[in-house]
Amino acid sequence: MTDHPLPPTTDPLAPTADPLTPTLDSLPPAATPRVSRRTLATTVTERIREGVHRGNFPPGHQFNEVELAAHLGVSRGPVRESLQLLVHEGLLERRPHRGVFVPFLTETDIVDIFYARLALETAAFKRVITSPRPPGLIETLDATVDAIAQAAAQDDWEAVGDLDLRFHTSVIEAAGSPRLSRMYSSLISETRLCLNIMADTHPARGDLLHEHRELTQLIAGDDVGAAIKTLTQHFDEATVTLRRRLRETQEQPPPPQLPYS
Amino acid sequence: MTDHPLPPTTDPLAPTADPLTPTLDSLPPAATPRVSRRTLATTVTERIREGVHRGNFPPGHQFNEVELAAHLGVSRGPVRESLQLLVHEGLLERRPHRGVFVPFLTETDIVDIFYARLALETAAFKRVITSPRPPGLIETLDATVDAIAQAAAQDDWEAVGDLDLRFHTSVIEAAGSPRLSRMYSSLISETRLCLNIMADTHPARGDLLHEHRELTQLIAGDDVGAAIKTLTQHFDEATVTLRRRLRETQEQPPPPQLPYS
DNA sequence: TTACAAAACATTGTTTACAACTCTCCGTCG
DNA sequence: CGACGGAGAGTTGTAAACAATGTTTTGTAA
Repeated sequence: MTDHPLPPTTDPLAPTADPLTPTLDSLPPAATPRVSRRTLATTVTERIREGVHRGNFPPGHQFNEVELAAHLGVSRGPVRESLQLLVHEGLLERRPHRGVFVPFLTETDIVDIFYARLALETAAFKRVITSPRPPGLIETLDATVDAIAQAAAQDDWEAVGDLDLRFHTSVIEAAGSPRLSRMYSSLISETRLCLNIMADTHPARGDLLHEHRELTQLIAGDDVGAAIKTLTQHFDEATVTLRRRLRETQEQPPPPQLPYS
Repeated sequence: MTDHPLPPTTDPLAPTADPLTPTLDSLPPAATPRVSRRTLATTVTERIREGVHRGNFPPGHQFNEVELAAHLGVSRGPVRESLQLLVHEGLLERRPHRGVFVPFLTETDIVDIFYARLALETAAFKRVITSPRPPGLIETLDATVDAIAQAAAQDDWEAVGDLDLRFHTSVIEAAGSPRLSRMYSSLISETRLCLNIMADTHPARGDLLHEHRELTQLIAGDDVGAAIKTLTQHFDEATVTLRRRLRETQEQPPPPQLPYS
């Protein structure tokens, strides 16, 4: 089933070098006695989600439960829970009695994802602009835009993508609605999936920087209509770009499947 | 733990009298060989969700996994999966290593639920009005409003509530966005929870009927601004009513816990 | 009587084993 | 040669046992 067409380079499920999140590899000894509010399934979920976000698993890839469990050093129970969560989140796709797969995103999906994001962000924009803004929001957005400029100057398009998503997430969070945030995080997850489907290098649009600066100014202002109009255009252009990117990508054969460790 | 202050009246997890959904009670024999795309967890999820929607479990109620499993005639596996799904859906609340509970909804929650619903419906209204409407939409909405009138005339407020939710769900579906629909269904779930928290009888607002007629006409028209304005007022009034209702309800002692079968 | 502590209990989290389903491969029949 | 059918392997779905955590109770001492 899983032949190894590529030399095993890196572990697609390797956690980020974040000392705060205990690695699963160091689990067999009681490595997580700290605030045991963390459950195995939680950690596994983050590992898998991270891996998918990084694009380590191509569209159509099937997650084998026993394989995953063995690789992560846990049993199938937590793995199943994690997969179910990610499915419900929309990041993965389940076919009953068949398995869990990385979905093939279509142009329709891309349009829908950005349509749904626009729906939520429009509401957030409206509330953030008309209500007293949470302190520090504008500064946070400005800082993010600066970071985008810096990353773009270094041709680090992966960072640009992350910062782009962070910008929009900040606005959503500023709306102060737990449910809006919850729903948006799912959409962000799917957006990352979108970005990964594209070519390995994502030469982002050049005007992306300018657009975010403009959005920040509009959020700092009080013209809701103008802000939403610009936001809509911003999403329209992103959608167009992604659709073209997807079409270009699909014209080339899909990359071979990445094996575990 | 679970004493029985009330005589066991009806099974809080009893399925609706729908012959299409096979009951779990008839499971031990192979009662579901039909299109086995249904998994046990799916059925269990629907059963529990139905029970919570009907208000069979008071706020704060803890779902005991073994008890549930025994009552439904399945093992803890599917039950755990179901509970996790409902938690992720927002209908239930999980406290790690403690259990899954029916949440206590606060005024803040009510406001947030309707804020999020408004966000999604605003987008749906915009699209439905400005794009070619799916055929039969207006007729469906009209029929639903008629049904509301009929149910209200019979003082069947539970039906009124259901039809109200169906009306709004129809509009969302008409937008044709899988993700909008997915997110909205969670919010509808939580809205039902809201309604159940209220007194047993829900004497709905009298102008609810008129408002839905007006909304239908606006959807049939082409004035997006007017439609959204009316929609916003509709939600504002619903929120105010529910908040008052909640406050009234909380002034009285909560009803005793309902036992199983 | 009250406050603290330890042990017993109850419940969830995890692992392991078993059953059912789906897909693939191969043989046979038309 | 192609199509149908069945056996086999592999995977997911389910069940039951084990471990760990949280809660309650009970006893003791201040």
